[in-house]
Amino acid sequence: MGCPCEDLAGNEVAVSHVCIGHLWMFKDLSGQELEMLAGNAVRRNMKKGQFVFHQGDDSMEMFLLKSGRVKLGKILENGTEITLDIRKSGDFIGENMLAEKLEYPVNAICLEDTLTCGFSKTQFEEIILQYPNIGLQVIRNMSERISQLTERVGSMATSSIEEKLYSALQHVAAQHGVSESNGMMIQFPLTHEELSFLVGAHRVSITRAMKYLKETGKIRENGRHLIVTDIHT
Amino acid sequence: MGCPCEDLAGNEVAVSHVCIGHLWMFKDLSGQELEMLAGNAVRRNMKKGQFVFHQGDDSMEMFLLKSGRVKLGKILENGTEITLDIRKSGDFIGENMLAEKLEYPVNAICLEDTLTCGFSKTQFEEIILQYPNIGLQVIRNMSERISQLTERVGSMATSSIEEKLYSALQHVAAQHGVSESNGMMIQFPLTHEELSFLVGAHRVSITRAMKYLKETGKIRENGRHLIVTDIHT
DNA sequence: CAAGGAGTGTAACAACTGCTACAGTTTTCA
DNA sequence: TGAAAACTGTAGCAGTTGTTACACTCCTTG
Repeated sequence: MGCPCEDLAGNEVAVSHVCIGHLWMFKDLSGQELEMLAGNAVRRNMKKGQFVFHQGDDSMEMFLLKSGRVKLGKILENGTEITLDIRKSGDFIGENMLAEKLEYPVNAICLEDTLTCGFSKTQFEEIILQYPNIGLQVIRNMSERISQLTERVGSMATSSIEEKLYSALQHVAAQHGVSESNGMMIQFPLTHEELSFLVGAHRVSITRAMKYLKETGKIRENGRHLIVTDIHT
Repeated sequence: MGCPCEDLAGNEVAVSHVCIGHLWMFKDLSGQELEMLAGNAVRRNMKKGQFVFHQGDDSMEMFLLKSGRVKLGKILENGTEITLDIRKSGDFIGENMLAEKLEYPVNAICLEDTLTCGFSKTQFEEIILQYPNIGLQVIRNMSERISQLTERVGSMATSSIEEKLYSALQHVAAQHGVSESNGMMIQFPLTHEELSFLVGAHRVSITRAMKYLKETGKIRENGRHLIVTDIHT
């Protein structure tokens, strides 16, 4: 009711409970601006395991995530895979389309059923030229992401695996966690193998590091969920 | 003549040969838009070794570099320092001001005499609201930077120091190099210690890795300058 | 319920990197 | 020019991580 998504999504697509108006990124926009965004989006409903796009595909479209989680991963030259980020509703993916690059530099795979809104480059540029406030929001969002990535590069340069792992967990918890007594809980299970992709270390080394982090009290386990302590975000 | 910088810089500041109209980032802007940018900037002339801002300072201002090179570095919790990026004329620094963050997350130190144009947050936001095309350019620029950082995170996750170093050198060469026979030449000398900050490895390990890269022909030396071969940028 | 698969924990060894020390070279600056 | 400082190259040892192998638990599925 009142949410443009419900009108536009149609019957064939399950209506998400999150609409553009609710996404944090657009919380400062006016009704007119929201309609502009919603009217232009091409909605797609994707199942868990589906690719939003593949590394190397022509980047014709960028996507706003309305619900779900999408993993951005990269296949390196030597064949190993690394997880670069996990994005959630309200985030963009494929934003590199706006630069000169012609190809997506990463894989985007859905970790859950996911609803996306797609924009073409020209569509998006026209929206921004007409509604500069949207551009400003996008700039703020990208600025935030640059800070995070910068932080990540710093953490990757630290020597020990324990610190790298802890930084990565803090990052995930800050983005996807919910407050718990004495820390943030990560809602979805993360296997040691997934973490090894995130940190760029061997699976066994993750097990070692996890043991250390548990012993020193930096993380706790609650059933299958991790709780990261001392989060200041 | 005709360059707004010459009129505006005044006598007390040495006039740069590069003006906003020449910076690649703004090459698509109209004369009116350029004037808007130039008229708002607060110019500063900085000497080699001076800090544009310190890590932890309140971020009140973002800077457009008109000339010179600025190194962005970070002091990590364990006290070690890492070089995150080297930026040149046409790039922004301090752009995290646009997000909610209150402090600069990094140090910015001039590697050469540098001319900066400073903007306050409100100044910049007003410019973008009034001239959406500038916002679009900024988005493209930031998008490019996100791609680079993403690439960098990937390279940091690779196992061997040789690969990390080679990636870092390719990155520097792509940004700051000039075409040479069979590669890109990096114009300024990079000591092994500086490279160790860039890669997050020990100085001696850099020496080892450099020896390997030279032997396998991935880099060459021309006097004090490095030539990185096989650059596709 | 049983069987298979996925995930976790542990150990031993190999490989790599960090660290320290020192010698040789180049650059800087008085 | 000459001395000091900065930089590069090499070596050996210690510590960390990668690698492989295997046992164990937990979950899924027929």
